[in-house]
Amino acid sequence: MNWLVVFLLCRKLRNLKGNIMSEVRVRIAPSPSGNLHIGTARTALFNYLFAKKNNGKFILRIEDTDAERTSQEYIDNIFDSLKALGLNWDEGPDVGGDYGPYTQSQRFDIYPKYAQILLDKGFAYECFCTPEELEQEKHEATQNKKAYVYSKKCVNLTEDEKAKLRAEGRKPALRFNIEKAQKAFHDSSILKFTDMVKGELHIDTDLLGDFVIMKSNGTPTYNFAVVIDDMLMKMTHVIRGEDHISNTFKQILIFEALGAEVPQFGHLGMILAPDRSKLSKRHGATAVSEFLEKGYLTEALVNFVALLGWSPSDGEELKTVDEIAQDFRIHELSSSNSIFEYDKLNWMNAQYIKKYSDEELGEKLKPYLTQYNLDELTHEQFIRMIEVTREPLKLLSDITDAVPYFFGEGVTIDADAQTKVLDTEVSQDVLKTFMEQAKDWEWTEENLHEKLEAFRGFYKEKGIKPKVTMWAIRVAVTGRTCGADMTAILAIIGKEKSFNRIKAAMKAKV
RNA sequence: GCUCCCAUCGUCUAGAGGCCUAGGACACUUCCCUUUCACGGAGGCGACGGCGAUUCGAAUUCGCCUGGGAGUACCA
Repeated sequence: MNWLVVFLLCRKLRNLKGNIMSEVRVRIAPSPSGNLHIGTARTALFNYLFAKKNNGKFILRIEDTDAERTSQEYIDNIFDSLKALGLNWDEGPDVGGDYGPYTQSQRFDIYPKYAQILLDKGFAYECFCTPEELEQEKHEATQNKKAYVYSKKCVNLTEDEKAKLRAEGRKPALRFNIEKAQKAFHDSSILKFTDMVKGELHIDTDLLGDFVIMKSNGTPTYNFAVVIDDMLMKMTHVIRGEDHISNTFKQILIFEALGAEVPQFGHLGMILAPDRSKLSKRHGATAVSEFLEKGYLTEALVNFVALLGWSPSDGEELKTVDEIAQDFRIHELSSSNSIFEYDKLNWMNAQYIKKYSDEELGEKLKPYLTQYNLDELTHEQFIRMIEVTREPLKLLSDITDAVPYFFGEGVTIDADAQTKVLDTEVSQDVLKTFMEQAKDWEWTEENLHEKLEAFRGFYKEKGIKPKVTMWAIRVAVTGRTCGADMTAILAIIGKEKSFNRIKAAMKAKV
């Protein structure tokens, strides 16, 4: 019976080890050279969903290697946007973690050590070429209509030659020896890997060209820093945009040269503008923070962006992040690009707006009402105003234009409404009659509702459509032909203000 | 130029050889509801880029073409 115990123990141990080994770790690694882009947000979301679904960790790493383009403002924007979207990270610059620091510029002392390892193993070599020499090579390549690949002229420099170049004051960059690495780990020059969303991808590494891993100023290039960080941070899966596919081949070779475990890759299609070009400022908002300012709800933004590539198995598209995570399978993501169209986002935003109570929505709407003196209304009136104006809102900011007539004394009459409605005899008659009858009305919404119904009935008998009757009052009081429920408007702004506006509308014509 | 990726309604997508006279959502549109605008409800319009091949049978497999996207830096 002993063997059975041993067997079970072994199996348990193996499973345990398997679980530890396979703890999913994914990351989003934005470069703070701009505000958090909506495309980056989607990549972050898919990473987050993948981590959630697999009980893994979601890590934030700031790739600020390029000091020129980095700014604290952008870093803050990235943090805030990610947090706003609810994509909270388990490890990152602010929360720390076991594999920090999580800001690349604070890791500069790490990279040379690994560069040295590659140098020692012969997978990297010093390159003393000047920018001018390199430019010349490229120029010749284009002249001869050939694809540019670095000439490798520094690959076999002797120690003497290097010493001489150094004496000239030249500082070498470090290049990765593609051919050497490829030959060491693969049968042919073809490098393959299985992408989680696109399937098998391959390239002929002879076409790649030895790329720089350490710049002559001692800082790492992107492709090198990413590999070192992903390796040291124990990333198991790398989910990113397909614009990184060509980098992936280079990175795989570095992982292999370092003897590190190569993570699984998954490349997402890009988000394109309606004209099928890259989504940029000229197409409108690109940063998450801009969308938020415009009045998009984070729930809608996240939900919408998830639908660019992912689709729900039950057909229900309105879903929370948690619900999406449950239903998320990376292998089922669409591998093609998708176009960012506002129509559906707007519709979705409206759907999420509807989910809020009047009180909650009122709070969210206040930032868009700063131009009005909210003190003119009691809290009850304010809430009632929200209640009767919220229906057509697609963006939170739509509220701004929906409520001007609730504030101030007078009202600007829309030119079209003036000629089409107020200038007609019927309308003037309606207003006159209204003033006569309404002066004795008790000014509560309930009573107004009844009275107005009767009022409409009175005119309907004379062959005037209810629509026409109400339009006269509406235009006089609000200045427009459309808007919230008329009864509510009258009740909220009060008898005096209503009468003043109607009188003004009458005087203007009669 | 070279390399790679992608290809179903206008848009996001379902579809992994017969269930597809291709389903859903947004948009558009018709009608209904209605004090306006809207919301909501019931309909409608609308796609497998092209050509070959495999097969009894292809949106689904393969090849070519076309179209779109990306990469091609001592940027990230």
